[in-house]
Amino acid sequence: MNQLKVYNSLTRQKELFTPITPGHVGMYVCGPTVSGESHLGHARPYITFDVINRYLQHTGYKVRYVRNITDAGHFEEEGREAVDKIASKAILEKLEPMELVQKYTNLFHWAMDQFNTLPPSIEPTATGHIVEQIEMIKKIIDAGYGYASNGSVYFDVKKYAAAHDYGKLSGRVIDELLETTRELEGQEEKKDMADFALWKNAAPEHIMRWQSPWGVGYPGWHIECSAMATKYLGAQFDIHGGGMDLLFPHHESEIAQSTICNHTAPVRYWIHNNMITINGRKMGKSYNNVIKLTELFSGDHPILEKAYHPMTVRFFILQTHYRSTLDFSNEALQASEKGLRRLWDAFEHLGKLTREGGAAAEDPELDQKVARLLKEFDEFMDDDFSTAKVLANMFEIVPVINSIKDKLIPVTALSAENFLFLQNRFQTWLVDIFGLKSVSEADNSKLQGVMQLLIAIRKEAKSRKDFVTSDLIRNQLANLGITLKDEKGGDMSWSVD
RNA sequence: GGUCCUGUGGCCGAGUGGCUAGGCAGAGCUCUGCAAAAGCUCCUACAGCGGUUCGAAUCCGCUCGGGACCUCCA
Repeated sequence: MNQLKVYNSLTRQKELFTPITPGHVGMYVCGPTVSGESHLGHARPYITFDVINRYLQHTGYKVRYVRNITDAGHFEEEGREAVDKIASKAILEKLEPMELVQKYTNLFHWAMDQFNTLPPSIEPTATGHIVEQIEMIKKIIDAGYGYASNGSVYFDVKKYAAAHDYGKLSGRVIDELLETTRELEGQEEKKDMADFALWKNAAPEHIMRWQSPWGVGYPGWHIECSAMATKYLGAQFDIHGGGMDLLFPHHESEIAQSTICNHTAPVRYWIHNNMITINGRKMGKSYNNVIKLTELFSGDHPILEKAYHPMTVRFFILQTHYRSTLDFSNEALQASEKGLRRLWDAFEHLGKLTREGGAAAEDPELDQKVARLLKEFDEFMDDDFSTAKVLANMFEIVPVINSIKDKLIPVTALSAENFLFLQNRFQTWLVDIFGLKSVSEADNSKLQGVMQLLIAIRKEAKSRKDFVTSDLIRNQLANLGITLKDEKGGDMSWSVD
């Protein structure tokens, strides 16, 4: 049946996707750290994997989609001291750590809703799985790959690398890793520079803290994903996703931990999305070039020329392959905005069209072309999720739809079967798979009633060639941000800007 | 410094060795009371230099430019 091929970061090539359990897919995606607001860069993985999730479901898989919330503090170097990201922010904002985490979790969920992403099947939190993480660390110690040191626990990378391929995923060379010199807090506790923390001893002022066999502390930053993925998806599961910047050390470490614990490589297919850049540079806190999602939607940011609708952003992301970098600019976003509008208008017109007459295609050549363009959707998507190519095909069909609408070509140019296929495909792909929705706020029933009334008055005025009145209505509406368009054949359509 | 990725027309971006996506912007025309849409047409690019090949944007090498990771990071 389907021949889905995905690019596997682990093997660096496209592979035929075959799930462990036929008909079912287990997918884990690294979720947000809720110590602050999400920015445009964060939107990419969640939209990318939302479409992957939707497509897998569309092709008949039952998907268990797990996306975590990282709400336990990890390390961040701020100034000289290594401080807990969440704890320090909490002091600044005078909020309880969990209050802060709740606030940003809510904000994240709000943004995901704006983007029309489907919620994951399970959204586990790190703080809710401290016990599982401790158990996993114990297992790693028992297996001889973890050691306690001064209340912290580290993973013995050198020992692991002796018998396993540490660095396979990220292309890292272990010997080079071992000689990396870096002045990081806690480094003297490690046997080796390359070792990473499984558990960290908490200083007295550290607010987020839990009791453990090694003293009071908090989990290291790779263990949560290993623990939660194992718990909800099993020792080995199908897909693990996330940003390319997580390849090393996060995902590499995840593999090491899980492999020791579960005696198997945890993931069959590693899928990584590329970064969103701004002026050619990755958007990230350390580069000081982030545009928060709230700013993006409101336009309230110095480099934004205007506000951008969440659907514009979603469409912008889908117009590029997920493994390519995507450069942000006002020009690019505005191009997407206009493109989406044109595509969506055509889609809405298409939904209102009906086909009568003989079932055969009166323009076989066009009919075949459209059929071909439509059939290619699956082909493109099965080729490592080429959403951009599907959209390109849709745009090739747009003039056909508009021409039918404007009666430049008869609806019977296409066969009855193909016309129905066209309608179904656009609905399924645009709405169900790409998760796009109308950007119009015109779904207020009272407004619709008022508009029907104004349109009736304007039609009447036009029929009397009373252009003063008809122009008045249209111009005043334009001032209010409502565009009224005269369609061919005397009808009028309207949209809210 | 190490590992890896990348360089496409005014801008954004697809591109599996041959048949040269798509969007946005721009130009012209058509439709139209006007406007806006829409339709048609035009603008044919692959950083540079070599090489492989009947044929390269696509493969190889070198040069130059950009980026990611090596540290928290989507």
